[in-house]
Amino acid sequence: MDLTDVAVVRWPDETRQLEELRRRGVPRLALVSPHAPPFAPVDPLEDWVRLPAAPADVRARVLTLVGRAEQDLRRRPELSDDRLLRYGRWWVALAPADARLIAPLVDRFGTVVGRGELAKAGWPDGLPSRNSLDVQLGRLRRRLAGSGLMLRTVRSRGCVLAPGT
Amino acid sequence: MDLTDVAVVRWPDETRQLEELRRRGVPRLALVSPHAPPFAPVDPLEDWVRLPAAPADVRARVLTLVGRAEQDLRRRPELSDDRLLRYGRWWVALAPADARLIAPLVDRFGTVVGRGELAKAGWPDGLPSRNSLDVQLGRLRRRLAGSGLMLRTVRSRGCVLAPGT
DNA sequence: GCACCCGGTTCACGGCCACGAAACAGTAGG
DNA sequence: CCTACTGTTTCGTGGCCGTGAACCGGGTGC
Repeated sequence: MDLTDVAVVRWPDETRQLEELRRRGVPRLALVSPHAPPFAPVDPLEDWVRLPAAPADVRARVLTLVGRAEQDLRRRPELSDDRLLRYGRWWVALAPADARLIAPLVDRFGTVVGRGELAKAGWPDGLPSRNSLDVQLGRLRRRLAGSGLMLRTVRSRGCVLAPGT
Repeated sequence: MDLTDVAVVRWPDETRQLEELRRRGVPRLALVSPHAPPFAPVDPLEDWVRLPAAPADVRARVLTLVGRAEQDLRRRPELSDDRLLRYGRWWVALAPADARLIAPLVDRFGTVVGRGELAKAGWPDGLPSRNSLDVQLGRLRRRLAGSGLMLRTVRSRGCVLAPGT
Protein backbone atom coordinates (compact mmCIF):
# COMPACT_ATOMS: atom_id res chain seq x y z
CA MET A 1 0.00 0.00 0.00
CA ASP A 2 1.14 3.49 -0.77
CA LEU A 3 2.09 5.31 2.38
CA THR A 4 0.37 8.43 1.18
CA ASP A 5 -3.06 6.89 0.82
CA VAL A 6 -5.95 8.76 2.34
CA ALA A 7 -8.76 6.92 4.09
CA VAL A 8 -12.33 8.05 3.48
CA VAL A 9 -14.96 7.23 6.09
CA ARG A 10 -18.57 8.11 6.60
CA TRP A 11 -19.37 10.01 9.74
CA PRO A 12 -20.89 9.48 12.23
CA ASP A 13 -21.62 5.97 10.89
CA GLU A 14 -18.03 4.74 10.89
CA THR A 15 -16.75 6.42 14.02
CA ARG A 16 -14.93 3.28 15.10
CA GLN A 17 -12.91 3.08 11.92
CA LEU A 18 -12.17 6.77 12.20
CA GLU A 19 -10.69 6.34 15.64
CA GLU A 20 -8.55 3.47 14.46
CA LEU A 21 -7.24 5.62 11.62
CA ARG A 22 -6.47 8.44 14.00
CA ARG A 23 -4.59 6.06 16.22
CA ARG A 24 -2.51 4.91 13.26
CA GLY A 25 -1.92 8.42 11.98
CA VAL A 26 -3.45 7.70 8.59
CA PRO A 27 -4.66 10.82 6.76
CA ARG A 28 -8.44 10.70 6.66
CA LEU A 29 -11.44 12.42 5.15
CA ALA A 30 -14.83 12.25 6.82
CA LEU A 31 -17.93 12.34 4.67
CA VAL A 32 -20.41 13.92 7.02
CA SER A 33 -24.06 12.93 6.79
CA PRO A 34 -26.44 15.66 5.61
CA HIS A 35 -28.06 16.14 9.00
CA ALA A 36 -25.20 15.32 11.34
CA PRO A 37 -23.64 18.10 13.40
CA PRO A 38 -20.47 19.71 12.02
CA PHE A 39 -17.25 17.75 12.27
CA ALA A 40 -14.21 18.71 14.33
CA PRO A 41 -10.87 17.58 12.89
CA VAL A 42 -8.27 16.63 15.48
CA ASP A 43 -5.21 17.39 13.38
CA PRO A 44 -4.19 18.78 9.99
CA LEU A 45 -4.15 15.27 8.53
CA GLU A 46 -7.91 15.14 9.00
CA ASP A 47 -10.54 16.91 6.93
CA TRP A 48 -14.26 16.65 6.30
CA VAL A 49 -16.90 17.53 3.79
CA ARG A 50 -20.65 17.81 4.08
CA LEU A 51 -22.71 15.43 1.97
CA PRO A 52 -23.97 15.67 -0.68
CA ALA A 53 -20.71 16.82 -2.21
CA ALA A 54 -19.44 17.02 -5.78
CA PRO A 55 -16.88 14.29 -6.56
CA ALA A 56 -14.46 16.99 -7.66
CA ASP A 57 -14.69 18.63 -4.22
CA VAL A 58 -14.05 15.37 -2.42
CA ARG A 59 -11.13 14.73 -4.72
CA ALA A 60 -9.70 18.16 -4.00
CA ARG A 61 -9.79 17.56 -0.26
CA VAL A 62 -8.17 14.17 -0.64
CA LEU A 63 -5.41 15.76 -2.69
CA THR A 64 -4.83 18.36 -0.02
CA LEU A 65 -4.44 15.63 2.55
CA VAL A 66 -2.10 13.68 0.29
CA GLY A 67 0.05 16.76 -0.05
CA ARG A 68 0.27 17.25 3.69
CA ALA A 69 0.98 13.58 4.27
CA GLU A 70 3.80 13.61 1.75
CA GLN A 71 5.30 16.63 3.38
CA ASP A 72 5.08 14.69 6.62
CA LEU A 73 6.88 11.74 5.08
CA ARG A 74 9.77 13.85 3.91
CA ARG A 75 10.38 14.73 7.53
CA ARG A 76 13.51 13.33 9.12
CA PRO A 77 14.31 12.90 12.79
CA GLU A 78 17.10 14.97 14.28
CA LEU A 79 19.38 14.16 17.18
CA SER A 80 21.05 17.08 18.90
CA ASP A 81 24.24 16.60 20.87
CA ASP A 82 22.38 17.32 24.06
CA ARG A 83 20.46 14.11 23.42
CA LEU A 84 17.19 15.58 22.25
CA LEU A 85 15.59 13.54 19.52
CA ARG A 86 13.04 15.48 17.48
CA TYR A 87 10.61 14.31 14.88
CA GLY A 88 8.15 16.90 13.68
CA ARG A 89 6.74 18.48 16.76
CA TRP A 90 7.35 15.38 18.84
CA TRP A 91 10.50 14.99 20.90
CA VAL A 92 12.14 13.10 23.77
CA ALA A 93 15.21 13.38 25.86
CA LEU A 94 17.23 10.22 25.39
CA ALA A 95 19.45 8.45 27.86
CA PRO A 96 23.13 8.47 26.94
CA ALA A 97 23.12 4.85 25.77
CA ASP A 98 20.00 5.36 23.70
CA ALA A 99 21.47 8.45 22.10
CA ARG A 100 24.67 6.69 21.09
CA LEU A 101 22.70 3.77 19.77
CA ILE A 102 20.26 5.72 17.68
CA ALA A 103 22.82 8.06 16.15
CA PRO A 104 23.68 5.85 13.16
CA LEU A 105 20.01 5.01 12.68
CA VAL A 106 19.09 8.68 12.44
CA ASP A 107 22.07 9.23 10.24
CA ARG A 108 20.92 6.63 7.76
CA PHE A 109 17.21 7.12 8.28
CA GLY A 110 15.10 4.65 6.34
CA THR A 111 17.95 2.28 5.52
CA VAL A 112 19.24 -0.79 7.31
CA VAL A 113 22.06 -0.45 9.81
CA GLY A 114 23.93 -3.63 10.70
CA ARG A 115 24.09 -4.96 14.23
CA GLY A 116 27.85 -4.70 14.23
CA GLU A 117 27.70 -1.04 13.48
CA LEU A 118 25.04 -0.50 16.11
CA ALA A 119 27.13 -2.29 18.70
CA LYS A 120 30.14 -0.21 17.76
CA ALA A 121 28.13 2.98 18.04
CA GLY A 122 26.62 2.10 21.39
CA TRP A 123 29.65 0.53 23.02
CA PRO A 124 32.88 1.59 21.30
CA ASP A 125 34.88 -0.64 23.67
CA GLY A 126 32.89 -3.76 22.92
CA LEU A 127 29.60 -5.13 24.14
CA PRO A 128 29.45 -5.58 27.90
CA SER A 129 27.20 -8.62 27.62
CA ARG A 130 25.79 -10.99 25.02
CA ASN A 131 22.39 -9.42 24.64
CA SER A 132 22.88 -5.92 25.91
CA LEU A 133 22.40 -4.63 22.39
CA ASP A 134 19.04 -6.33 22.06
CA VAL A 135 17.90 -5.17 25.47
CA GLN A 136 18.89 -1.61 24.72
CA LEU A 137 17.15 -1.77 21.36
CA GLY A 138 14.00 -2.88 23.14
CA ARG A 139 14.25 0.05 25.51
CA LEU A 140 14.81 2.41 22.64
CA ARG A 141 11.76 1.00 20.88
CA ARG A 142 9.64 1.72 23.92
CA ARG A 143 10.94 5.27 24.01
CA LEU A 144 9.84 5.86 20.47
CA ALA A 145 6.28 4.78 21.20
CA GLY A 146 3.84 7.36 19.94
CA SER A 147 6.48 9.31 18.06
CA GLY A 148 5.49 8.35 14.54
CA LEU A 149 8.86 6.64 14.29
CA MET A 150 9.29 2.89 14.12
CA LEU A 151 12.39 0.87 14.81
CA ARG A 152 12.03 -2.46 13.06
CA THR A 153 14.45 -5.29 12.80
CA VAL A 154 15.51 -6.98 9.59
CA ARG A 155 16.36 -10.47 10.61
CA SER A 156 20.08 -11.28 10.47
CA ARG A 157 20.72 -7.94 8.78
CA GLY A 158 20.14 -5.24 11.34
CA CYS A 159 17.65 -2.50 12.11
CA VAL A 160 15.96 0.30 10.28
CA LEU A 161 14.46 3.46 11.66
CA ALA A 162 11.51 4.62 9.58
CA PRO A 163 8.24 6.55 9.71
CA GLY A 164 5.30 4.45 10.87
CA THR A 165 3.48 3.33 13.94
CA MET B 1 -7.92 42.99 16.90
CA ASP B 2 -7.82 39.63 18.54
CA LEU B 3 -4.77 37.73 17.45
CA THR B 4 -6.80 34.64 16.87
CA ASP B 5 -9.27 36.12 14.40
CA VAL B 6 -10.01 34.26 11.23
CA ALA B 7 -10.65 36.04 7.94
CA VAL B 8 -13.48 34.88 5.71
CA VAL B 9 -13.35 35.70 2.00
CA ARG B 10 -15.40 34.78 -1.06
CA TRP B 11 -13.60 32.93 -3.74
CA PRO B 12 -12.80 33.46 -6.54
CA ASP B 13 -14.33 36.92 -6.18
CA GLU B 14 -11.97 38.20 -3.53
CA THR B 15 -8.76 36.58 -4.69
CA ARG B 16 -6.78 39.76 -4.10
CA GLN B 17 -7.79 39.92 -0.44
CA LEU B 18 -7.03 36.24 -0.06
CA GLU B 19 -3.49 36.72 -1.32
CA GLU B 20 -2.99 39.61 1.05
CA LEU B 21 -4.15 37.45 3.95
CA ARG B 22 -1.83 34.66 2.92
CA ARG B 23 1.03 37.10 2.79
CA ARG B 24 0.24 38.26 6.30
CA GLY B 25 -0.21 34.73 7.63
CA VAL B 26 -3.75 35.36 8.81
CA PRO B 27 -5.87 32.21 9.17
CA ARG B 28 -8.50 32.32 6.45
CA LEU B 29 -11.60 30.54 5.24
CA ALA B 30 -12.65 30.70 1.60
CA LEU B 31 -16.34 30.56 0.74
CA VAL B 32 -16.25 28.96 -2.67
CA SER B 33 -18.89 29.93 -5.24
CA PRO B 34 -21.31 27.19 -6.20
CA HIS B 35 -19.89 26.72 -9.70
CA ALA B 36 -16.23 27.57 -9.14
CA PRO B 37 -13.65 24.79 -9.35
CA PRO B 38 -12.52 23.21 -6.08
CA PHE B 39 -10.21 25.22 -3.89
CA ALA B 40 -6.62 24.28 -3.01
CA PRO B 41 -5.46 25.45 0.44
CA VAL B 42 -1.80 26.45 0.60
CA ASP B 43 -1.27 25.71 4.27
CA PRO B 44 -3.07 24.28 7.33
CA LEU B 45 -4.15 27.79 8.35
CA GLU B 46 -6.35 27.90 5.26
CA ASP B 47 -9.63 26.09 4.71
CA TRP B 48 -12.58 26.31 2.37
CA VAL B 49 -16.21 25.38 2.11
CA ARG B 50 -18.53 25.08 -0.88
CA LEU B 51 -21.51 27.40 -0.99
CA PRO B 52 -24.30 27.13 -0.13
CA ALA B 53 -23.22 26.02 3.33
CA ALA B 54 -24.98 25.83 6.66
CA PRO B 55 -23.84 28.58 9.05
CA ALA B 56 -23.00 25.90 11.60
CA ASP B 57 -20.60 24.30 9.14
CA VAL B 58 -18.87 27.58 8.39
CA ARG B 59 -18.60 28.22 12.09
CA ALA B 60 -17.09 24.81 12.70
CA ARG B 61 -14.38 25.43 10.10
CA VAL B 62 -13.63 28.83 11.55
CA LEU B 63 -13.26 27.25 14.97
CA THR B 64 -10.87 24.65 13.62
CA LEU B 65 -8.73 27.42 12.16
CA VAL B 66 -8.88 29.35 15.43
CA GLY B 67 -7.63 26.28 17.25
CA ARG B 68 -4.71 25.83 14.88
CA ALA B 69 -3.85 29.51 15.05
CA GLU B 70 -3.79 29.44 18.82
CA GLN B 71 -1.47 26.49 18.78
CA ASP B 72 0.72 28.55 16.51
CA LEU B 73 0.52 31.51 18.85
CA ARG B 74 2.01 29.45 21.58
CA ARG B 75 5.18 29.39 19.58
CA ARG B 76 7.28 30.77 22.39
CA PRO B 77 6.90 32.33 25.83
CA GLU B 78 8.00 35.87 26.61
CA LEU B 79 9.58 37.28 29.73
CA SER B 80 9.24 41.03 30.27
CA ASP B 81 11.49 43.26 32.36
CA ASP B 82 8.88 43.47 35.09
CA ARG B 83 9.06 39.69 35.47
CA LEU B 84 5.83 38.85 33.73
CA LEU B 85 6.01 35.56 31.92
CA ARG B 86 3.46 35.19 29.10
CA TYR B 87 2.59 32.20 27.02
CA GLY B 88 -0.38 32.60 24.73
CA ARG B 89 -3.19 33.88 26.89
CA TRP B 90 -1.66 32.58 30.08
CA TRP B 91 0.69 34.56 32.30
CA VAL B 92 2.23 34.79 35.80
CA ALA B 93 4.26 37.23 37.79
CA LEU B 94 7.52 35.56 38.75
CA ALA B 95 9.63 36.01 41.83
CA PRO B 96 13.05 37.56 41.18
CA ALA B 97 14.91 34.30 41.56
CA ASP B 98 12.49 32.47 39.27
CA ALA B 99 12.78 35.21 36.66
CA ARG B 100 16.58 35.08 36.63
CA LEU B 101 16.48 31.32 36.43
CA ILE B 102 14.00 31.07 33.60
CA ALA B 103 15.54 33.79 31.47
CA PRO B 104 18.02 31.54 29.64
CA LEU B 105 15.34 28.87 29.28
CA VAL B 106 12.98 31.30 27.58
CA ASP B 107 15.86 32.58 25.55
CA ARG B 108 16.65 29.17 24.20
CA PHE B 109 13.12 27.81 24.23
CA GLY B 110 12.92 24.19 23.19
CA THR B 111 16.61 23.50 23.55
CA VAL B 112 18.67 22.22 26.44
CA VAL B 113 20.25 24.67 28.85
CA GLY B 114 23.03 23.23 30.97
CA ARG B 115 22.89 23.24 34.74
CA GLY B 116 26.02 25.32 34.88
CA GLU B 117 24.47 28.01 32.80
CA LEU B 118 21.29 27.92 34.84
CA ALA B 119 23.28 28.28 38.03
CA LYS B 120 25.18 31.20 36.56
CA ALA B 121 21.95 32.88 35.51
CA GLY B 122 20.23 32.41 38.85
CA TRP B 123 23.19 33.09 41.15
CA PRO B 124 25.90 35.05 39.34
CA ASP B 125 28.11 34.92 42.47
CA GLY B 126 27.97 31.17 42.77
CA LEU B 127 25.46 28.72 44.14
CA PRO B 128 24.62 29.28 47.80
CA SER B 129 24.23 25.57 48.42
CA ARG B 130 24.64 22.23 46.73
CA ASN B 131 21.12 21.68 45.52
CA SER B 132 19.54 25.10 45.71
CA LEU B 133 19.33 24.95 41.95
CA ASP B 134 17.22 21.81 42.08
CA VAL B 135 14.96 23.27 44.73
CA GLN B 136 14.44 26.46 42.78
CA LEU B 137 13.76 24.49 39.63
CA GLY B 138 11.09 22.59 41.52
CA ARG B 139 9.47 25.84 42.61
CA LEU B 140 9.60 27.14 39.08
CA ARG B 141 7.98 23.96 37.85
CA ARG B 142 5.11 24.46 40.26
CA ARG B 143 4.63 27.99 39.00
CA LEU B 144 4.31 26.75 35.45
CA ALA B 145 1.56 24.30 36.33
CA GLY B 146 -1.37 24.70 33.99
CA SER B 147 0.48 27.07 31.69
CA GLY B 148 0.91 24.73 28.76
CA LEU B 149 4.63 25.00 29.38
CA MET B 150 6.71 22.16 30.69
CA LEU B 151 10.12 22.30 32.29
CA ARG B 152 11.73 18.94 31.75
CA THR B 153 15.12 17.75 32.77
CA VAL B 154 17.59 16.01 30.52
CA ARG B 155 19.47 13.86 32.92
CA SER B 156 23.06 14.95 33.50
CA ARG B 157 22.71 17.62 30.82
CA GLY B 158 20.30 20.27 32.02
CA CYS B 159 16.76 21.42 31.44
CA VAL B 160 14.56 22.28 28.53
CA LEU B 161 11.50 24.50 28.52
CA ALA B 162 8.98 23.31 25.98
CA PRO B 163 5.27 23.20 25.15
CA GLY B 164 3.42 20.37 26.80
CA THR B 165 1.40 19.53 29.86
C1' DG C 1 7.75 -35.37 12.37
C1' DC C 2 10.99 -34.22 15.63
C1' DA C 3 14.57 -32.11 18.15
C1' DC C 4 17.51 -28.50 17.98
C1' DC C 5 19.49 -24.08 17.46
C1' DC C 6 19.70 -19.30 16.07
C1' DG C 7 18.35 -14.70 16.19
C1' DG C 8 15.66 -11.90 18.57
C1' DT C 9 12.32 -10.22 22.39
C1' DT C 10 10.90 -9.62 26.90
C1' DC C 11 10.98 -9.79 31.78
C1' DA C 12 12.72 -9.05 36.42
C1' DC C 13 16.42 -7.84 39.48
C1' DG C 14 19.85 -4.80 41.56
C1' DG C 15 23.22 -1.12 42.15
C1' DC C 16 24.19 3.53 41.33
C1' DC C 17 23.29 8.27 41.24
C1' DA C 18 20.85 12.43 39.76
C1' DC C 19 17.15 14.60 40.75
C1' DG C 20 12.70 15.93 43.27
C1' DA C 21 9.55 16.93 47.28
C1' DA C 22 8.73 18.30 51.75
C1' DA C 23 9.73 20.67 55.66
C1' DC C 24 11.86 24.21 58.26
C1' DA C 25 14.11 28.59 59.11
C1' DG C 26 15.69 33.18 58.31
C1' DT C 27 14.62 37.58 56.07
C1' DA C 28 12.70 41.44 53.70
C1' DG C 29 8.89 44.17 52.36
C1' DG C 30 4.31 45.89 52.84
C1' DC D 1 2.51 41.34 62.14
C1' DC D 2 1.89 38.83 58.18
C1' DT D 3 3.20 37.06 53.84
C1' DA D 4 6.04 36.01 50.09
C1' DC D 5 10.60 34.86 49.00
C1' DT D 6 14.66 32.12 49.43
C1' DG D 7 18.42 29.26 51.63
C1' DT D 8 19.34 24.57 53.71
C1' DT D 9 18.80 19.79 54.96
C1' DT D 10 17.02 15.34 54.60
C1' DC D 11 15.02 11.56 52.50
C1' DG D 12 12.66 9.27 48.89
C1' DT D 13 12.11 7.92 44.19
C1' DG D 14 12.77 7.03 39.69
C1' DG D 15 15.90 6.81 35.61
C1' DC D 16 19.62 4.39 33.82
C1' DC D 17 21.93 0.27 32.55
C1' DG D 18 24.25 -4.22 33.17
C1' DT D 19 22.91 -9.02 33.80
C1' DG D 20 20.65 -13.54 33.73
C1' DA D 21 16.98 -16.16 32.18
C1' DA D 22 12.66 -17.42 29.98
C1' DC D 23 10.37 -17.34 25.78
C1' DC D 24 9.25 -17.60 20.82
C1' DG D 25 9.02 -18.31 15.79
C1' DG D 26 11.48 -19.88 11.85
C1' DG D 27 14.70 -22.56 9.88
C1' DT D 28 17.74 -26.77 9.56
C1' DG D 29 19.52 -31.38 10.13
C1' DC D 30 18.26 -35.94 11.35
